Amino acid sequence: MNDTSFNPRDCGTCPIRHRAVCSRCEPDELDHLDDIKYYRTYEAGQPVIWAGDPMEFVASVVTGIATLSQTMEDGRTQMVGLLLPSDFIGRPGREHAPFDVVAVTDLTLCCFRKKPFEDLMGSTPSIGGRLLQMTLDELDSAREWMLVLGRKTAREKIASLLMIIARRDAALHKRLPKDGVEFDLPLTREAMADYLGLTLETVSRQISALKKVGVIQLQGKRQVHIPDLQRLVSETGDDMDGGHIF
Amino acid sequence: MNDTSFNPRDCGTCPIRHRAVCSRCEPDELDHLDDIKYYRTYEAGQPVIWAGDPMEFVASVVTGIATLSQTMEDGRTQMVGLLLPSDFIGRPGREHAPFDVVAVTDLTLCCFRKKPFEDLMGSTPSIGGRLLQMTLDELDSAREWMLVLGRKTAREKIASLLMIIARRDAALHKRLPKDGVEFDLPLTREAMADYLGLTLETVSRQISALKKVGVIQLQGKRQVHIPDLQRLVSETGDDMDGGHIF
DNA sequence: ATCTTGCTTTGATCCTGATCAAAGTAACTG
DNA sequence: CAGTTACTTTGATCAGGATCAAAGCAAGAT
Repeated sequence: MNDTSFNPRDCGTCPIRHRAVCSRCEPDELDHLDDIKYYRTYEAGQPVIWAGDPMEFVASVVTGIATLSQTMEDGRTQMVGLLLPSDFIGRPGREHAPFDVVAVTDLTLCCFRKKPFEDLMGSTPSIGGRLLQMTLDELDSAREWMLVLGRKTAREKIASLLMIIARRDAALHKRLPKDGVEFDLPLTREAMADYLGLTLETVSRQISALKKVGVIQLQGKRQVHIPDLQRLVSETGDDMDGGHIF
Repeated sequence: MNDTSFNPRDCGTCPIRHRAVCSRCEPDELDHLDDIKYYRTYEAGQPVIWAGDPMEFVASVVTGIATLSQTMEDGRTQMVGLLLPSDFIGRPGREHAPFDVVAVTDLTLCCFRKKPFEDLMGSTPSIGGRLLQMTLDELDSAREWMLVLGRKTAREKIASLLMIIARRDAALHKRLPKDGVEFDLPLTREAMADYLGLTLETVSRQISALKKVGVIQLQGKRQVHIPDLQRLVSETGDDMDGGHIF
């Protein structure tokens, strides 16, 4: 991962754009907040929290990637969300974590102790408004993913996942995709399978198939190059005229 | 459907528990709101709104059932939500509907014109807070459903859907399930298939199979009787000790 | 009463993706 | 360097659910 180092006084990715919470906005006034705001780091593979555990903080992702997932008793696992920088973790007003959160890469979280954060929400309505908008976005994303899980073929699922990562990666680096996109695949084949409701073997086979027909190119296992985004889009099964591809 | 008639001055199901919005709380003060609050009815099968259409209201379901769904160009359809009485429809701050909304049964909505509703949210923070909690609940439900779509077998999917309907039905009628539950199945086999990411034939076969082993009993096609809820739970694949079954 | 129409059930067959198994690859370790 | 570990690829086979097809059923229309 391209972990650019960060200064805890100015993480720059906090989604709650309010001076009392995001130190980027008013870095000088924040000393008194140190007892409610702090940073945590996790190594790749470490759990952040398990479903059902009491959760005494909310947080936003500063660097790295985490997954949100659910596991059945017999071991079947379904990932229900991918947390990238600027994504928010936590349920104001809820006691327990609803899902497992695991660091996929090295991870830095900007955490807020829950009680003071909720007090702040009470006294600062704009934070709640911002959080509502973010939650509505997440809900739309989750529902879009339901179409992928319920109705798409393995091939279309892989293409859809690659599009999502390519899109978010391009947005993060503010790079417009002209004649090709290149990015680092942050997930193992197994993690992709858990996201897509497939087995890791099927993921591997479909990636090989996409490589064989030239839709994607791989250097090593993880570096992906997409020469022509339209060809990848046409593999997703999505409406090509959708407009909001990038 | 058991449509109990309702009085437009006191719908009793509005999820926004605030006197300025929900006439149940302070019915006498509400005359001035008639220009922002109104009721709409739809017949079974009628569309409420299509994905992408401009949406000039938000609403809550008073009676009946609606579905939220997505369709691909080739006709594959995935239902992404089931809207039952007291559920909320709409995106404050968004211009266009993200998904198709269709009335499954006869439907009554309690609508608020969007602009005035947003103004009211601005001046009344508790509405935003309530909406945030509801949206977080919906997000959790959507994510739980992702496990169903991605990892469960056809049999488990059917059992999971029956459990959801039984649970919501019991909650609505405030009836505790002692030695059995009985309810009306509001969806066609095809609608169930669209919800579960299956074909209607598979839905029919699995329902027949559950009937044959005695987990469910049918009178006609739609009236379902479940003699022993634990047996149905054990078909869902879910953790039996979960505690929050009912 | 007969004919529609819409929904459901059941049967036969096929195919996508799961499962089981083994070999390949790359990064680390001692 | 060989050996270990973690991940990935590829192969062979299987099975769950999709697809194609036809018949059953109930309510309403003529």
